[in-house]
Amino acid sequence: MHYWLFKTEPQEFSIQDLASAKNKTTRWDGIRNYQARNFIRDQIHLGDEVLIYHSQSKPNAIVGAARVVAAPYNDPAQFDPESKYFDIKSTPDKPRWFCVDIQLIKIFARPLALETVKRDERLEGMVLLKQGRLSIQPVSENEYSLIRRLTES
DNA sequence: GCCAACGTTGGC
DNA sequence: GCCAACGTTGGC
Repeated sequence: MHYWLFKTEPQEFSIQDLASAKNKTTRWDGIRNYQARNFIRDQIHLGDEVLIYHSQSKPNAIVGAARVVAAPYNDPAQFDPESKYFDIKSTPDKPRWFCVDIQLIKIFARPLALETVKRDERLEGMVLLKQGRLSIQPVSENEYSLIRRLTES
């Protein structure tokens, strides 16, 4: 079992949107960064758990948890000329981009603000604080279990 | 809205 | 293969 953090701008897609989606499940597509792509393609597995993070938000915060419910597969948007995620250099034979499906586990009673993460020395190793722009990132088991405890009501 | 950080593109 | 120019992300 591995743990992850996925970023989203709530203006685009929020955890509330995930909560109201069919089966509380959504395709996490549109990832167009190679480092994030490699995590999806090579390391994310069915059943892994994911922290959902709201960026460009007030406050920026870890707002909930989800579970990977579909193993990595080709992101269909890369083949769709109508999509803003269309990639003309990607072919079904040699797909560039991958996605997974995730299902909401819960919206946290007490979201964990970025500011709070920064102040907690137990979380100082988080990738979130080191690679600000990475939208799919690994979370250690210790970090994950601590965050789950801190966000309980 | 600004800007630092960093990823991508393309000329050479 | 290098690197300058440019584009994007995301905190503030």
